[in-house]
Amino acid sequence: MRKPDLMIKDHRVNNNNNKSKLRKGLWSPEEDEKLMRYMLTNGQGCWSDIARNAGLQRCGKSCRLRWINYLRPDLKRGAFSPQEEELIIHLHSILGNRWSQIAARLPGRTDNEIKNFWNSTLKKRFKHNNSTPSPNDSDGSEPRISDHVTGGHVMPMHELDIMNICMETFSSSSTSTMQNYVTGSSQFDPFPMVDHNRYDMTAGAAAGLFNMQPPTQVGGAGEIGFYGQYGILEANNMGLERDLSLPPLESRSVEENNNINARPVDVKSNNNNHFNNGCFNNTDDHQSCFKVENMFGFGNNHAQGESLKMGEWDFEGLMQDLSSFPFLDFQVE
DNA sequence: AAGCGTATCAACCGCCAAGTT
DNA sequence: GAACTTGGCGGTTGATACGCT
Repeated sequence: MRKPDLMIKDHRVNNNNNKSKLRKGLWSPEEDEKLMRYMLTNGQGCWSDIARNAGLQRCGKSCRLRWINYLRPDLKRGAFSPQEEELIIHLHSILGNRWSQIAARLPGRTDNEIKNFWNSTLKKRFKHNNSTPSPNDSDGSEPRISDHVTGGHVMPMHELDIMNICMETFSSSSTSTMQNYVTGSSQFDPFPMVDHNRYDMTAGAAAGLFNMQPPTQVGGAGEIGFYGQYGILEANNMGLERDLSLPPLESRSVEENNNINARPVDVKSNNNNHFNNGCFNNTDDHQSCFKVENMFGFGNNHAQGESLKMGEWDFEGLMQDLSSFPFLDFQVE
């Protein structure tokens, strides 16, 4: 991993009076603690303020990244389940390298995590194996022996410390304060992405926030919410309920896709062109996206090789397609 | 045990869009 | 409307763990 380092070159910071050196590289447990404490006490706000007020010599961006990818309490850790794998493959066939959109549909997973998983594991698997990879295939995503393992839940080295901070913070407040945190009835909600109905108001809730016990994934009596950074898609025990704050899956225009091979890659404006920016990096690979799709038998209703017109995808069909994943506890009407 | 190659993943970089001054 | 700030995203890097010889 990267060594902790000092940086001076953040021009934005250098423009103002704050010329203190900013740290770079790996986060130390102490820094994690500071950020975690600050976030738990003050909630999310302007990231550069957070960095400053939390006493961190980091840029706001770095704090944001650390929080989102590592410290956020609703993160699920450990290997991707076969169901998650399937969903990633499926969503990638639809969305391309729009990792944040894919992550928004995978509870507790970050875009970075999914991106890494795709680039390291799935992409390689497709490359070297033309057959359908079995969901049960064991690969490098298995937890490392050196990781802390708590009841089957893999915890990185100082996640336990972070959890202690959370517990400590909550226990230093009154129970009702904690209840306010968890229910979101206080002035701020430090965990806007957390399904507050999912955790009880005991000290165990903090453990729950850290996923000490992985949430039931399949057929969990509607226990698990389906949430992402854009919102919560929640199915509660009483019935299905959809929060439409989750962004719709985007499709591309016919023109956009038809022109993929015809125009030079514009590095600066290719964000909407996932076939250029990395599904695989050439036109053959562009097709292989669909081959993968076909290989898995997903989306046969829309991915028919070259005859596909992506702009014609209808959202309902797409959602029906997604709802074929049994572990997603929402249904499309 | 040592050396080497590969896999993993945290974190950085650069770009962009939206908001603010 | 230009300049600046901030947040967000995808691509990439590089340190470390791991596995094989």
